[in-house]
Amino acid sequence: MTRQAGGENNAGSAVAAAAPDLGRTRSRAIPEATVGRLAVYLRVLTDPQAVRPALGDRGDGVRVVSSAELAAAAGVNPAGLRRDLSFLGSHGVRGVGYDVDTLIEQIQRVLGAHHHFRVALVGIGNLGQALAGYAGFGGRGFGIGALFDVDVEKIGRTVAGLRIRDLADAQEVCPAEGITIGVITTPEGAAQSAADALVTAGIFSILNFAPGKIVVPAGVEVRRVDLALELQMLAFHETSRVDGVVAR
Amino acid sequence: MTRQAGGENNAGSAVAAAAPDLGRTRSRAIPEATVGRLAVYLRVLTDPQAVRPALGDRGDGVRVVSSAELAAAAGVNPAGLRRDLSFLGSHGVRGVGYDVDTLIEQIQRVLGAHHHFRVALVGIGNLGQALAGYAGFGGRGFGIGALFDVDVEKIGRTVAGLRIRDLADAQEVCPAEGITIGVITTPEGAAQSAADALVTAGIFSILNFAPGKIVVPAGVEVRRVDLALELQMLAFHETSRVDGVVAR
DNA sequence: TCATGTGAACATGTTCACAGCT
DNA sequence: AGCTGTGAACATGTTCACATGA
Repeated sequence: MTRQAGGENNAGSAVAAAAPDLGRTRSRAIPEATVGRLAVYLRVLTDPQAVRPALGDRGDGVRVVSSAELAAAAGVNPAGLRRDLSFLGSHGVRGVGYDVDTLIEQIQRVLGAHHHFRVALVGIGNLGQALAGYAGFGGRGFGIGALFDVDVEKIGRTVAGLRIRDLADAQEVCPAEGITIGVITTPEGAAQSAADALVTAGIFSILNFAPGKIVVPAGVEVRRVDLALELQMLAFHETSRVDGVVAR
Repeated sequence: MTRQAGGENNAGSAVAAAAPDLGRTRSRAIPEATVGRLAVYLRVLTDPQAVRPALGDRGDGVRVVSSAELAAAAGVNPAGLRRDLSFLGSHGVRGVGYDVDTLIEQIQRVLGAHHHFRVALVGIGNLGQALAGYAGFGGRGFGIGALFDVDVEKIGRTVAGLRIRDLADAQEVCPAEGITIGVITTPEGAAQSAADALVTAGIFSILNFAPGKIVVPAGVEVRRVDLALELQMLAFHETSRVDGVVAR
């Protein structure tokens, strides 16, 4: 985990694949690890300056990429990449590779990346403000739909063009604004009540930056990003490295 | 599965380019997943208001905790917790549980949490500034030792009490300040050169917030936190949820 | 009695190697 | 010839169940 993934953080089971319309799609469940990598492939494929000679561009209009090329660009093993793509029902062409545009289309379909998702930020401190202004969010199909806090000092102020609203109003604001994803950037002690408010507002997908665990009903997906934990894993690496390299 | 109580992170999860573990510690090599959870246990054990009646506190001065209690507080499986602790060479007492203070001491030892680590931030934009002021960093044995950027507009300005310095000076600044961990919060395009500068400055542990992969020499550990990727995995969840529950 | 520590079953994820298709 | 798709081996991680020992 990434494992990122700490204390059971972001490890998980396969999830039912979106089962779209067109004839040939067998809806196997897509493993979580594969979903994460599909997002990476999509970024590489759609990045204009992805790889030196615009990825897989041949002279004619058709862009084709081999698993070896794309794997190198994404930093993964080619066989694993082919396995990942096989979950798309994708048809690469043997001896040739994958049609880039088709690939983009198919990955976008299963990831829901042709939708636009609106996100609510709860807890507008340092981190919340940074995320509100973070280009990486708006840039890839996600937009900030609302900012919430419980601090009366903050409510009403404007950050990144949005007025901070009372978390107590989430239940009205989120449905009205079409918000489906919540991001918690509160201090640790406020995270659970933030989650409760989001769940009450009909949110089923939460990204939690607060340390500690939050409890949510079944069916609500929580992904955790624990910055202190990432540092601690690096500290472990430093400790091992020094202990191992220097005298023992 | 509901992450968090159920976590890719980052790990899980994500596609971090890291050198294979050259198992280093005196006893057994500690699995990465276990390291992440040990950090979580440590947080729970040292949190003053961790669990209802201060964790495992009996009337006398000795605090004892069972795997079941601690596992519940940390949101993990008790058997897995016991296996994790077995890597410490820890000796719980059968029929009783674990001595809390001993446990804290042992986890701190393997994580290097009794050291203080100094961190350099590279790329002082929105996110970098937020992290510079983030309490969660200084709070757990990590301190910001330097801020770097390449933008002459930013160099010399002060953020969170530290003057932003030229990344070109990293090679002198990092050793002088005792910095051993680097955090990259640059835009995507600048991440590789940021990593190069850190490596040249003698840094072996890097936390990378920029999307895309960075290439580092063997022996340098890179952990990646990809915010857009986390959102995309939630978007996949939303897509599956909606497609699965609503009419098809 | 009761909770630890761990063998063994299970689940997930990664990589190899090659058959099979274009 | 060359690259995909996938069975099978391998690696890692999780959970069960119970023998063991305080």
